[in-house]
Formats: sequence, structure tokens, C-alpha cells
Amino acid sequence: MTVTISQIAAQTRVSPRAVSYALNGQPGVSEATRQRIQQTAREMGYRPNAAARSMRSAKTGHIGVLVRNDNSDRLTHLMTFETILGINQGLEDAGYVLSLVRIGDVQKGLSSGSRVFTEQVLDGIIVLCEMPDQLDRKVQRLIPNVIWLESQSWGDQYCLRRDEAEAGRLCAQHMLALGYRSLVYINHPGNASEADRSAYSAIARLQGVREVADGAGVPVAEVPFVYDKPSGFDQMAKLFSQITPEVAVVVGQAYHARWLSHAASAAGLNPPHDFGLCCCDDGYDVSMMWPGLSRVSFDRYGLGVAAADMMCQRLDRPDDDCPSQTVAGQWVPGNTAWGPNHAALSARLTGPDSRP
Amino acid sequence: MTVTISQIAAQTRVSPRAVSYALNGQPGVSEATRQRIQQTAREMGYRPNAAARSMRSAKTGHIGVLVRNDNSDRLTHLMTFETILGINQGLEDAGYVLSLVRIGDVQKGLSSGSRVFTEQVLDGIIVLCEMPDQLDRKVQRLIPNVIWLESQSWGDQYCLRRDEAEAGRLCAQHMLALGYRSLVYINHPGNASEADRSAYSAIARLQGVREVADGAGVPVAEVPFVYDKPSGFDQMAKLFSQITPEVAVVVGQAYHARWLSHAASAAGLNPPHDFGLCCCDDGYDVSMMWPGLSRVSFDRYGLGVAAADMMCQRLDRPDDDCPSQTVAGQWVPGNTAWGPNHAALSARLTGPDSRP
DNA sequence: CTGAAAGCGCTTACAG
DNA sequence: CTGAAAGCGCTTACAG
Repeated sequence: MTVTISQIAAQTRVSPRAVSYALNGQPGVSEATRQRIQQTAREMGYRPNAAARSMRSAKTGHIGVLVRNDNSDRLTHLMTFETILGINQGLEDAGYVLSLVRIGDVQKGLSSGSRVFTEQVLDGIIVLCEMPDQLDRKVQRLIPNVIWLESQSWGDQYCLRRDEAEAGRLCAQHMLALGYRSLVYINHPGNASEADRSAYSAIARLQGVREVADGAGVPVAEVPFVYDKPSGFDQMAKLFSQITPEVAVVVGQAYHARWLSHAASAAGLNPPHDFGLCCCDDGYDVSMMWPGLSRVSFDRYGLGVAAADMMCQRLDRPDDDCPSQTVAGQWVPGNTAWGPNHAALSARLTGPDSRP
Repeated sequence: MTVTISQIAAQTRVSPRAVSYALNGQPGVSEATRQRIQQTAREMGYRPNAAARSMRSAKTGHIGVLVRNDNSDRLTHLMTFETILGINQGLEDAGYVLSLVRIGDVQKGLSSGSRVFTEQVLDGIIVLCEMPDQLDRKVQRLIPNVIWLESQSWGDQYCLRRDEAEAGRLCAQHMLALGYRSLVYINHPGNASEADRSAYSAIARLQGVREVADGAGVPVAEVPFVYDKPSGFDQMAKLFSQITPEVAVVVGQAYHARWLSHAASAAGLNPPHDFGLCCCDDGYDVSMMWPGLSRVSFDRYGLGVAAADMMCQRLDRPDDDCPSQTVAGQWVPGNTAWGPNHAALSARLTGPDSRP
């Protein structure tokens, strides 16, 4: 059924060696036979057997991307997909295939997990989630080349992260510049399971906000936020009852901004008329669906490409230095925070499009 | 460096055959030696070489998922990720590894694409995007077992889709039940490139809406919608200037609902106070961030699991019948459409939480 | 410039 | 119950 090199060899009456050399563009075959072999291979619909190649070369050609998708948290942040597509682009350009891998039940370790942990399937893995250190070590032990992307692990090499503290600073700076003198920072409360997951980024963002606000003597009220539990609604209801146009609400994640926006809308409140709103993060979908959100923007796709490149360097030139990198976001002025003194009416007239 | 079966055989002074039989739980080894071998294998950190196994079994153990991510459209709908995670779960349970594959530049065919098209890498592929028929045929020619999920391709077997027409009917039925007697349907305009991509689903949804509305003698105004171009903003501005609480806006995709909500909010308009809003679709992120959206809900994750199961059936029992399936969504009553006669005040007092 | 041969790591009929 | 051997499809030193 499937065509092999031997079959082509038989067909063209040469040795398998000649076929291999001819198809891989190596010298050692006359140009005439090379042409003849290539022609026949094309006609027969030959495609190399990846497994056989892999066995010879001791390289699988597969790179994993590890996402958090255990049973307690079936869906990681969907925005991760944007980064994954960037990784995919980068890997594909280098001839690798991307294997999606999820962490199995974290409690069980990796026992019930993917085949990539029980067999030799991957040349390397990009860790795109936060997980307990113990699990991190397990991954390092089972899979040869690891790159950490947006992970809690951080070392001198092979790590890549957004600059969360800078994002917090940018938000605070722009809110102050608009004239706000009262900030509310909304974030996940640090309960045990969630702290694992978003601790480093949430902490860094808040630090950035505080750093700038403290410097200007502006208070930052911290409001815990659980969007998927009834208690979260109560807290938001309380917030809405107290909010004024003089207050700027800063949220960490774009998901939080979305939740807040819809909840406020249902309560008849809209930024920037009734309060200021900005976000330390965004994603492609935000830039498309909510271009007016005042925010720090990160190129998650580009981050993925960069991580893929880092992996390729680690594989191709393992002895070269590959320093960890931090990527800064860009402030995007929107129409959800116009300052406490801005006439609400003009906001209403200007409409939804805030882009230049 | 890596441990092989021969090394274990040498260590335990048995033949490679015995090691293979012992580790794979096959009869033909005494229980004593089996235990000894397993113990040694564990100590040496043995993990089978997937390539060697693959070569013997003529199965790669990799299943592709094809997404649209060409240069003109770097990011497919991010909600696709939810489905992909479902597929991943289903495949992993069956011992397969998921390879993410993107369509290369559609114009160029698959020439510059992933290695999965030039070598034998995959046992099968799940097409999770719409693409030209010609490309579809190419995929079928290059990769053995194809499952179509949410694709424009439809046959008696191996296809899986949401029931879009039913979603449209559900939306219209519930809007009519709430008392709305004027519907606006917002959708992508059918321009050439976009028609390819969303034609079948968009057409089916609108048909469903019309079917119900026509039956009740209720008019449906169609408004084209381009959210990523300035002309889209103009059209929305016009819509907002005409909208009233007596009108229910029906949108096809959750992305459209999000865009509309933010744009309306910036203009000081909120559903259900100023107009009714419902959506033929949702996603996990919508259910978390915007639980109050009146909508038809689809379990995209479950759809992914179902597609993976379909693939496994096709691989395990190729001769069995595997009929195509259509999955219906469920109506979720929210707080974005409460009927034209509902007192706006009560909506404002009730707050953001609309869940039972 | 080309053919015959070894070997990557595994599985599995085939003898003993 | 166990060992020696073939073979999956490919690549690559080694002779000629």
C-alpha cells in the first residue's frame, strides 16, 4: 500500500542507497539517475516513513506543548491558544510537529498521563502553564529539552515571560496621567489552588501598580475577585454600589475585564462614564472584539514564535548560551478610562471606535 | 544514554524477547523473571522508543488536528481551543498523541506546509476548519483517516457538526416568547473569502431564525457586520441610533455578541434595557465571563471528545458503520433579553447574576 | 559513481 | 518457558 524506498529502487533498477541519496539531495548519484529516481518517486506518491527516519536519526521531530487541562480545570485560559498558534508557526518553519500535551491529574503526578511521558516521543517540550515544582522536575526528568513559557519556573536560561510588573506600572502611570487619584485593583484572591496557578503574575502586576501609585501618594484599594462563584457577584455588587467616575479600576487579566464589563452593563454602569477601567493584559480577541479597552497589550502570538525559536536553538546548538527573556507590553489608550474630569457626554457622542 | 531493551536483557541475562514479553504483559515468560525484568527496567528508567514501536506496528500513534492558521488569518477562532482540548482528552485516553497542524498558505496548496503532509507522520486527522474542497481532497489523499468536525464537508459518515439551524430556531422562539415583535439579525456579510469560512453555519442559523419568525409573521432585518473594519463601526453606529427596547438583536457568534456589547456600552446602551440581545452560540469563556448572555449553549469540549471517539472507532473498527452526527445546543435564558414590556428598572435592580 | 551490508530499537513467528 | 533470528524502512560508512 504505502511506497517504500526499496520499491522505488526496484522500479528504477538501482540500489536503495541511490534512492535515498537522490531524494535527499546528497552527492553520490549521477544527475541522470537522480532525475529518473525523483520522477518515479513522485509518480509512485512516495513519502518517507517518519518512524524509520526517526529511528536512524535519534530525533523524533515532535515538540510538545504542555498545557494545564486536568480534570479540576478542564480549560486553561483560552488565550493560551494564541500563543500555541505562534509556537506552531515557529516549530513548523523549523520542520517540527507540535504535540499538544496536557497535565494529567496533578495529584496523581503523571501516572495516568499522555504517552509522551511513558515512551520516548518528544525531542523537547515547551511548558506553557504553571505547575507544582515537583511536577516540573518530573517533566525535566522525562523529557530532554524544556523551555518555560509564562511559567512559574525561572532560571538564567530557557525561560520566557511577559513583564507583568511593567504592565502594572504602565496601567498605574496612565491612570494617574488621566487624573485619577483613586485606584481599585481587582485580582484573584490567593487561595491555595489558584495561588499555584497565577501567583507570580498576579503578584508582579500588583507590585507594579503599587510602586507607581505609592510614589504619587495615590491609594490602591484591593478587591478580591472570584468570577465563577456566587460570592464574586456579591463582591461586585458591593463595588458597583460604591463606584464613582473618580475611581479607576485596574484589573489583571482580560478575562476579569470582560466579566466586569458585562456585569457593570447589566447593572446599567458603563466605563468610562461611571468609572474608569483598564487592564494589565489583553489578547488578540480583545483587540478585535473590544478595541476600546484601555490596556497593556502583549503579542502572545509573537511570544509563541519566540519560544519556538528558543527551542530550536536549544536543539540545534545546545552548547550556546540561551538567556532567559522578558517581554514588555505596550500601552494602548482606549475609551474605558478618560479621566475623572472628562465630560461624560463627549464620551457618549464619540462612539465605540477608539482606534487611531 | 537512553536505555534499550537489549541493555535490560544484558543486565538481567535474558534475551531481548523475554524483556519485550515481560514488559508488555504477554505470556511466555515465567512470573519470576518477569518480576525481575520489570524491576530492572524501572531502576534503569526504561522507556520504549516510540519510533521503533511505530515502525513495527505500522502505526504512528499521532493524530492531527487541522486548524486554519494561514498568514492571512493567523488566528482562527480562539474558541476552537476548547474543542481541541476535548479532542486531546479523548485521544489521550485512547493512547494517541495530538499533533496540531495548520493549513499553510491556502493559495499555495500544501507545498510549504507541515511535515505531516510530506512524510508519513499521522494515523489520521481531524479537520477542524472550513477550507476549499480542493484542499479537502488533498488532505484526504495525503492522510489516511479523516474526521470532519465543524467543517463545510458533510457526508454520511465521519462528520460531526453543531445543529446551527436549530440554534437559530431556538433564539427566535425565545425572543418571540418574550414578546419581541421585531428582530434584527447581525451576521458577517458574505464576501468571497469569508464566505468560504463561515458560509454553511451562518446560512443555517439565519434560516432557522427566519423559519420561526416567518411562521409568526415577525420581520427579520438583516444587518451585515464587519467587526474588524471601520465600516463596521459606522454600521453599528447607525444601528444604535435606531435601536429601541422593542427590538431583539440576534447574533450568530459569541464574538459578535461581545463586540456588540462593548460597542453598545461605550455608547451608553445596555441590554436588556435599551435593546434585547441573544446569541446562537457560546463557549466556555462566555459561560464564565458573561453568564448573563441569553444564548444557545454548545458543549464544544464534549464535541471534541466525540470527534476523538469517532476517530478511534474509525481506526479500531474501520469496517463498522460510523454515521455522521449533528449535536443540538441548549437554550440558556440570560439577562440580556427580557422582553419589550419588562420594566427596565427591575432589570437594573436585579444585578449581574442571572443564574438560577 | 554505485552496490551490498550493517544497524537504529523494537516485536514476533520459529525452533529448541 | 526461552534463545536466536528476521524484519519494519531508512541512512550511511564501506568496498568496489
